[in-house]
Order: sequence, then structure tokens, then C-alpha cells
Amino acid sequence: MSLIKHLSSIIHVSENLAQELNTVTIKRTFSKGDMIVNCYERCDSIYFIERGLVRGYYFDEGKEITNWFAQEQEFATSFYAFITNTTTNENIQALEDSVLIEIPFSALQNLYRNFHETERLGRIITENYYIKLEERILSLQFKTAKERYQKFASSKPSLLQRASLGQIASYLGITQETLSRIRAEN
Amino acid sequence: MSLIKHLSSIIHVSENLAQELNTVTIKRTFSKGDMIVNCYERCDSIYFIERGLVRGYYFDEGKEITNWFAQEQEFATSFYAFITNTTTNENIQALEDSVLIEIPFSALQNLYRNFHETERLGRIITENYYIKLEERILSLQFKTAKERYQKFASSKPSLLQRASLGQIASYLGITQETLSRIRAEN
DNA sequence: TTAATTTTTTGATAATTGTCAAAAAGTCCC
DNA sequence: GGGACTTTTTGACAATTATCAAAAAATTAA
Repeated sequence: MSLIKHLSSIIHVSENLAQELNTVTIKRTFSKGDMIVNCYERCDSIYFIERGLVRGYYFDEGKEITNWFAQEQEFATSFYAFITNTTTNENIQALEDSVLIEIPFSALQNLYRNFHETERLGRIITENYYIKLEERILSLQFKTAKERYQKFASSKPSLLQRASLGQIASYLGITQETLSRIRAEN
Repeated sequence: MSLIKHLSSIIHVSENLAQELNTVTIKRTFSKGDMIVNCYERCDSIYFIERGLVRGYYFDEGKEITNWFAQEQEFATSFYAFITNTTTNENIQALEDSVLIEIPFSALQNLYRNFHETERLGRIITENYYIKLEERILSLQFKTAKERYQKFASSKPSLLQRASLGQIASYLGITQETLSRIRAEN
């Protein structure tokens, strides 16, 4: 299972842990456009993406704002809701036919308790996500729309094809008209 | 020591761990304006702020951009550099006379190894920081300068007095002139 | 306390980006 | 394949925010 392979690149995954992971995780399949989590329900799982593309988004003044994309070998969850174990107004949606491995919150807490090395895993994964957010802040803080788009295009080139213009625009904090014009000027 | 008290609110701090913390941490005093870490050196410690106010900032096209503030009972470090154990172009500076408790990177790694519960600590602290960044992104992504300032003012009111207008402006991703005008219009 | 330095404010103007509306292009499904 | 629907593009214009310059206010240090 690709989750275990991925985790093995971060910590040593013992026979026992691997077996436990196989027991507590659930493989789920979604079609393009399917909702995985919607904002009215609690997000009490974290998903590892085996195949496909997923996004998190919320509504602000009636407009959809894409908050993140997650693709193969990445984790997806409403991190805020997951960490605080509350609800948020974030929706999670499959942008392509996707295969996800679901780890329920409660199972993860048990893993943390019973397998010390998973605490380390949780810490390292969180640290990595933190760094990505920080890079994004630097971009939003003082870069122009064009610069943000160029950075996005060079760091996540495959998403240019896989996500729609509107989704990318809102992720970058600009309107779709502006992004369309940025693209038009070559 | 206030660090131990703070950590005790997150995990159980055993006698042993407390003793180890007392051994490996270093109390440091800085005066207003002092540099704590500068961008040319490696940031290989994390600082707990016992008293005072600290900021992280970098230069972009010749301008100082404040990236974060950290006050009493919070941790301060160049997270990016710290996690990846590399250098960044981030400077850390005391904005007030401050007392910090320094935990060297290597000591922290030892703690992680020798005291399982500190892995949990590291994870939880990182998670909390992650959430703060996420909130900040939501703000930068689609809020006007005025809305960002109002949110900042209500969530960190004490910083309005303690940090300069220019520092707050760059933290919010706006120029100081614009922030000055926002303030002027009541 | 005063002079020097730094920070904040104000003004005029320009650049960037948003808004609204409508046309064009693309996608989906029967 | 053709109509319905969604997404993207284009245009005209408005709002927001940046830039540059200089004055005013506040802070610092001798």
C-alpha cells in the first residue's frame, strides 16, 4: 500500500505498525467533482492521496475560494478542523477521479499513543506543511499577482493543467479575470 | 521556570524531563533593538519568550518585511531554517527588552529521542503554529487592507502599542502610507 | 534640553487589480 | 453531434493600493 511506502521514507515502519495501519485505514474512491467532506459535517479524518487531485475550498461572500490543492503522495484534510477537532466552513472535493486512504482521527490518536514513532511522523508531516504555508505567505504578502502566478506555475506545473483557471486564481488571491489577462500577455 | 510551566499545560512534564530542560536551556537577555539571529548565521535554536517582544523579518527589494511577531509565552525561531536546519534570509530582533529561553536544535533533537512525550509536544506546538498561519493566509488571500488591519487590531490589540506602524504594515502586506491612512479615517 | 534621527502623516499621481457585463470557447451529456 | 451549461476571455470603467516627495511628529542620544 502506497501510504506505508510513503511513511517509510520518513520513519521506520515496523511490521506491527504496518499491520495496524492496514487495519485502521480505509480505501475510498471518488469520482471527479465528488464532495469528500462538506462544511456542515465534522472533518474527522485525514486522507492520503494514492491517486488523483483534491482541493479544499470555502465560501466568502458567495464566492468559492480554493484554499489548497493536494495531489498524489500528499495528505489532505481540513487541518484546522482536524487539529482542533471542531468544524470549519471548509469543503473538500475531488477534482479528478481519486483514490484516497482514509485515516480516522480516532485511529490516529491511537497510533500516536501506541506507536511512539508515529508522534514523530505527525510532527514531521506537520512541519513540512508549515513550511509550505510559510512560503505561500511570503508570496501573498508582497508579490504582485503576476509574480504569484509565475511562482505557482513553476512550483506546481502539473496543476496548471489539472485545476481550472478559477480555482487557481482564488488560490492565488486574485480574480479570474485578472489571471486570464496575466496568461494572455504570455 | 516559565518554560516548564508552559509546557506542563500541554503535556505532563516529568521530574526527569524538567531537570533535563533546566540543563540544556540557556536564559538570554536582550535589549530593545538587539539582533537575536541574523540572516547570515544559521538559526539553530528555538527561543521561548519569557518576557518581551520579538519579530522575524527579511529584506525584499531593499525593504524590511516583518514576517511574524512573538510575545510572552510564545516560541520564536526562524521556523523554516530550524526545521530544515539550513539558513534563510530571516533576521530575528528584540522589539523590547526581552528575556528568552534558548533551546538549541541539537538539544531538542536529543529531547525528542530520549523523552517520547516531547515528540508530542513538538507536534502540538507545530500544529498550533500551523493554524495561526492558515488564519493569516485566509486574511491575505481575499481581504482588503482595512479588513486585515481590523482583524489584526482585534486579535492582537497589545501589539498595536508595542510594534511600530511600519512593522505592522509590512506584516499585513501593505505599505506604511496606506496603513497610516486607514488609521486616520478612524 | 536641543539637535539629530527615525517614524508617521499628508498630498498628488500612477499602477494594479477588481467589478460588472457580455461574448467566445470549451465541456458535458443525452 | 447538438444543445445546455460552465468556464474563460475581453472590454470599459471604478476602486484600491502603491509610489514618490515632503512636511510633521515622535523618539533618541549627546
